[in-house]
Amino acid sequence: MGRAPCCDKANVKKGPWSPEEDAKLKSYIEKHGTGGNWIALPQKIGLKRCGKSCRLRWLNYLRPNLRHGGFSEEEDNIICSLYISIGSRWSVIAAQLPGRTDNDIKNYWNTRLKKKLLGKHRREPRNRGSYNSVRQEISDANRRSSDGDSSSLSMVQENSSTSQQQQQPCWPQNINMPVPPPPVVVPLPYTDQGPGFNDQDSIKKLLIKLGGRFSGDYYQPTLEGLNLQFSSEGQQVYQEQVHVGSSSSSACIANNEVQFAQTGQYSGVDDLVQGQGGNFTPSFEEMVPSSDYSDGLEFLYNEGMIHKIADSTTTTTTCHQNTNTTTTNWGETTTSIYHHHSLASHFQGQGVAQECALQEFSYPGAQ
DNA sequence: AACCAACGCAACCGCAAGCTC
DNA sequence: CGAGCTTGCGGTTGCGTTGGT
Repeated sequence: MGRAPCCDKANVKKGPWSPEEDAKLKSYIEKHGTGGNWIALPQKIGLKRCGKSCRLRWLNYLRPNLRHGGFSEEEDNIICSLYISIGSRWSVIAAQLPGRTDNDIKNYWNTRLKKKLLGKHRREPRNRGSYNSVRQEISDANRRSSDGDSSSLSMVQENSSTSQQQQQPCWPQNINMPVPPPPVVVPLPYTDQGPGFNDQDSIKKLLIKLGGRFSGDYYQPTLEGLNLQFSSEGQQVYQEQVHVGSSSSSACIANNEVQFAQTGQYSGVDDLVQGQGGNFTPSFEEMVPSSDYSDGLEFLYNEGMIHKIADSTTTTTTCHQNTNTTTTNWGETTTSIYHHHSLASHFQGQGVAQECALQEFSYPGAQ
């Protein structure tokens, strides 16, 4: 017995939206809101569209204050950093980038950032994209500047002149790795706008949203605690369990009090360690073949950020000041990125072989 | 000029969680 | 408490555009 379809597909138009449809939808929502029911909305307006389609169109295109294209270097960094830490949770990532939609970010990641990471550029960036992006940016920037955001235009100018940077087969340059960082609390970007990590409630909500178990009694997350705080060499170094680049949403952070689980399938550390029977889809290793470490990812490779064992079947992950030093045999080469992270990630299980994909990264301006 | 492959983006699809009755 | 419905999300697809040959 299947589910009832959300709409009568026979009477529903698909494909690109016409300006008239856009106008109808936009004006209705601006006047009346969504009414809390997307399914009923198209009938009210007289649109032959699926409610889901209306919602998507509104969220991804018609919603005010949206920005399209023209991702800045800083945004690149944020996306990459968050992707490393939480995986393909585009909605969460989008929440950190005001004006960006999860779809946009997802597309941007899939079409550009991932390739940037892979160091694979089969073709020069095309003019169309650059032109449109710049044009869009200028348009947006003009709008923003009229709202008093004077930084926007300069950002556009920077972007329009950074097409060469986009050709660089490397991770965004501002992700600075190693070189023992000072114990500095990294300011989160955009924390002054939109949903962010800058308050306890938001953090709690995020943790809960991420599927975690949150024990507010013991864990008092702070901005520094949740996200990026560098630790100096002498400080305790914690771990964050992250499956980098997993499209199966397997990025997880385990903690005594906090567990992030990206999917409901996660039932414990063991599952993670066992990889759900090797159920991990594109591992970081797959995304970044060994030969590519020298192709823009050296910064991950240096300083033990990535341990790559000559024996391709075994990766030894040394955990700083942790009770467990683990040897993990996944049957394939894996990577580990050390993470100096004050979000304590002690693993719950005793003697659990830890799959420590630990990470360390910084945002620009972290100095 | 024609063809083709790559690219980028909008939109669709299916699943899972949350909500309501 | 369970069934049905809605929403939100992530993955995937379709298609127009562009650049290379």
